[in-house]
Amino acid sequence: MTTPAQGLHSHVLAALGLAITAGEYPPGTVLRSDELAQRFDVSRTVVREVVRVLESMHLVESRRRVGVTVLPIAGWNVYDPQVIRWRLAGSDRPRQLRSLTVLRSAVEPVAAGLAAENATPDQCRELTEHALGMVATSRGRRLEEYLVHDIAFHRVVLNASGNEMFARLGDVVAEVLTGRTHHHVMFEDPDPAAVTLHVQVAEAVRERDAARAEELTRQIAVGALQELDVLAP
Amino acid sequence: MTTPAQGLHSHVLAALGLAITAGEYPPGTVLRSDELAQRFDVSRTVVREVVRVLESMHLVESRRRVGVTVLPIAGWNVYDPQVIRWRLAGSDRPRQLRSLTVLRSAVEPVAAGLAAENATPDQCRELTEHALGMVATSRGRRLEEYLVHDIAFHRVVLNASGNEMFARLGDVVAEVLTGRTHHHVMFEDPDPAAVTLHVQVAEAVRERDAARAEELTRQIAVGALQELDVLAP
DNA sequence: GTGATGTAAAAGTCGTACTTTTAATCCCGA
DNA sequence: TCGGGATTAAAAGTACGACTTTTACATCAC
Repeated sequence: MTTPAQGLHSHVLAALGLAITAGEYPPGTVLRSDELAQRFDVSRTVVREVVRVLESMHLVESRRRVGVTVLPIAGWNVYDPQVIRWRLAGSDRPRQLRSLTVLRSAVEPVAAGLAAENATPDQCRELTEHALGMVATSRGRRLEEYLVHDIAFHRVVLNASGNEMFARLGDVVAEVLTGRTHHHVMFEDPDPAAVTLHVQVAEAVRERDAARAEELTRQIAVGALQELDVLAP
Repeated sequence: MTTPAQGLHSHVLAALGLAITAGEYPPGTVLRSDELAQRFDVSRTVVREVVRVLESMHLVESRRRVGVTVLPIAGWNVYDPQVIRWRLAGSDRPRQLRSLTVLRSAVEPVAAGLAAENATPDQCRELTEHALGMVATSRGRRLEEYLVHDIAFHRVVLNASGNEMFARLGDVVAEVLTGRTHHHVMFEDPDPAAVTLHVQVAEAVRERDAARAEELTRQIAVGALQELDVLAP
């Protein structure tokens, strides 16, 4: 689940990225690169590469004669899967989970509608398979197996939409679903209504009924949001 | 509009990023870092930092004994504003513009609905101001002035939604609107219907009518997509 | 043909020396 | 006392060269 982290670079990047996104260094904090080099026991070269990456995510800004300044959250590249993973691992997981779920509730219904128009027969088949997989694993504390099908289902929908921006949200959805399963922001067994809805979405897509696919997916999203309201503080 | 590009790093990054996103190096192409250093007349240090950033965008992958391999488009961080700008500047602008507009059509209506619930009085005022600004500049080839209000309007809506994921799409929307204006994927004067709709959205938000704000914004989105269908090849 | 072994090519890492920018200080005159 | 221009030094930016590590590929033995 975590990054392979082979190589000094990955290690330092993960450490710093996590620390910053966790709010360990509040915006405005300045870090000096050779101080960082010393702290992580790596050369300045490695630190510089890490800083450059963090800079491209707008987590920090490096200025001469000043140092590496942590930037305000408002500018962060919150769509970067790496950043998402760090934030979900950190302290503000609840907030993060909510805002991502709201994003899902906007995107996925439209994606499902498009999927109904564009899905290949193969994708329809996969969809049905995973929906049935969800049914099969929806009872008896089999959340891990259920999760696999759930993720796959939504990924296929997003891919089948034919829109690359939607398709790229597959990873985000995967992170959200994994996050809420592993942190018990979910009922012990999946909501049966949600399971049924997934099966119906697969049906609607297969029958090329875009409006129905969209509406059903919207209901799934509403349900997910409500579940979050109930279970998240 | 373009990056400040001070420093060797930014220069090389822009050059390479543009070239790759433009498809100048098809996926699978391998580049050697010291070859790049020579080509751009910079040290390997600088090239390495650039490669690390491109790697974090999943545009390339660097492997020992192999080199820097260009990755398939499917994995690119297409939500990175930097990547978006490069792609909009490159050859597949039409495709890019379309997929981003579809994304907008999914997100903005929901954002507008939330804005109606969460907008501060200040944001309501700004919204009205920009809507009126759009009316005032909607006739007589004043597209540049219109564009400023249009961008500001949508940015306020996204910010007022109170969802950080939506808020961060402000830059994306700005790029899309700028792109379509500057590349004539738009009527010579803005569609009067669209202008009216913006005024009505401002109204709906002011009156806390979420459903109406959402529906009106959906109509704006539909209009934008149709305009794209008509004017893009 | 298959599997072990060797080799070299490329990135990864490090240390150091130097350059450039620029925040902060100092100094001087009004 | 205050303001502004010159000075200083701190930090990042850049370059280079040496060394390490991984690993694709070729070679060889069986």
